[in-house]
Amino acid sequence: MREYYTITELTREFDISTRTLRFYEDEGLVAPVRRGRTRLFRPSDRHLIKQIMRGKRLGFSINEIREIIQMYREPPGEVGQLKLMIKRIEEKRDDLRQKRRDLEETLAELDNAEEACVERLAELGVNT
Amino acid sequence: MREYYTITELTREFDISTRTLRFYEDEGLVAPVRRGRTRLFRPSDRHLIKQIMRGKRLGFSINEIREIIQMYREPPGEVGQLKLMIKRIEEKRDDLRQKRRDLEETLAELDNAEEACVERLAELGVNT
DNA sequence: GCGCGAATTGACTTTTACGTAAATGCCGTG
DNA sequence: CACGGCATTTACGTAAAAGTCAATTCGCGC
Repeated sequence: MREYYTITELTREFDISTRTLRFYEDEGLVAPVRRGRTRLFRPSDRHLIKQIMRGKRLGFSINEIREIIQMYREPPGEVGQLKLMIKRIEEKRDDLRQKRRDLEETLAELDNAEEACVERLAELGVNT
Repeated sequence: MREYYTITELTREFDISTRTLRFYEDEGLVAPVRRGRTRLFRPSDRHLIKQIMRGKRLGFSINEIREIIQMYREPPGEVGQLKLMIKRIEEKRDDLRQKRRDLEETLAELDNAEEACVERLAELGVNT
């Protein structure tokens, strides 16, 4: 496990711009350490970026991603906070389960659409 | 099956604004018929709106949704077009499969996070 | 010590997906 | 027929999430 990654290494790995990574830092999603003014990203920062990209692909906003990331952190020490966090986690899970249903339905419709295309090709005498 | 829906009926059903529905019409996603200047939405328009909302929940942009909707339509008559469409459908399906992986991973991480919270509560002597 | 490419910062711009306001049309009701 | 209430059109506004550009400024390689 590498100790540090430079900003450009990560922009290449995740195919995003330096501007984007700095934006995420401004937004408090990552907090790389500094050597002088230069950002040094630790493996934990890299893992956070992975999670951010996943959230983005799932269509979550920066704020939603921030919330999700906070859920991955150490659970709080106070009972009320803990219960609140569990509630939030379950809400987010319901959200994801809805997305999963949407996803399965969309996949099924695409399957139908493709089959219709394949049949149409067969009618036209094209061997798939 | 109702013949027509008014714009406000649909805004209530899908919890969106009239502005949004008009915007979708401008974008060519739906094409309600008119009585005078008033829009009349048919069941097929309503179904389209369902698909649009699904696409939105999955984080697709208007353009992506437009593409997906076109895939649900009658397959084209020309062989080249058909093959192209099949290619597009498979790309979109790969996209959705990536989303599904992202989704499962995120759900798993949320499960972990919740368990950590529950354990923490147990440590604090709270009976869940 | 110096040059130069890589990194940083700040300001401005762009795109997407609508929101909002103003002016006006249409239509059933009393 | 005046009125209330929903619909429409036009036009401008806006928040989120970066992109782009210009002006520095490191820092390492010699």
